[in-house]
Amino acid sequence: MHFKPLIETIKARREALRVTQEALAELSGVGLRTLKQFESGKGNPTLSTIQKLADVLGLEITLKIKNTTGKK
Amino acid sequence: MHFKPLIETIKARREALRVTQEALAELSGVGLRTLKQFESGKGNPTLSTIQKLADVLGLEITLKIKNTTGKK
DNA sequence: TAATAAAGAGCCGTATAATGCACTTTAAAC
DNA sequence: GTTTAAAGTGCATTATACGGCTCTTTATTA
Repeated sequence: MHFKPLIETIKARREALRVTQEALAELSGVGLRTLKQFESGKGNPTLSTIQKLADVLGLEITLKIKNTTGKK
Repeated sequence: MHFKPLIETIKARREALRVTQEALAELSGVGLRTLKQFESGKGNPTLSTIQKLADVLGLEITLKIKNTTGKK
């Protein structure tokens, strides 16, 4: 299972803020190795990992009702 | 770390659809034990677990920019 | 009260996420 | 080309999520 949209949102946000993986890892308390894996699309992170990253990046995780009208 | 909003969204959505934990577990491919733990606020689910549940419930995981204006 | 259904919890083996460390690759600056 | 910073990867260890099984708790309904 892969999570491209999520990953790309995080990565794009980090880059927009001009933060390195190393800095984000430190700020968020997530291990650098874990962040690297996540951003390179490997693995299956836990919610707390995502949450920590999102927090520092000023993002929040939400669940919205999927629009099924005319979905593929 | 706890994830009340996420949990409650999932739970509320499941109940709105009148699906039991058992049925949702089957439909989503998530173990019943895992779902029970998640809904009762224990543990730290992986992204794939959340994704599977969200899929079946017609929800999608998104990251939105937090509104910091006048935040607590 | 008894029966039933749904949810919660303990035990526990297996799979894998999280992490550190060292090394490699990429890309930009000079 | 060389230097340097950032990103990606292999390996190994530890922590923990996943999931089945069983039992308990909590409604609900007859």
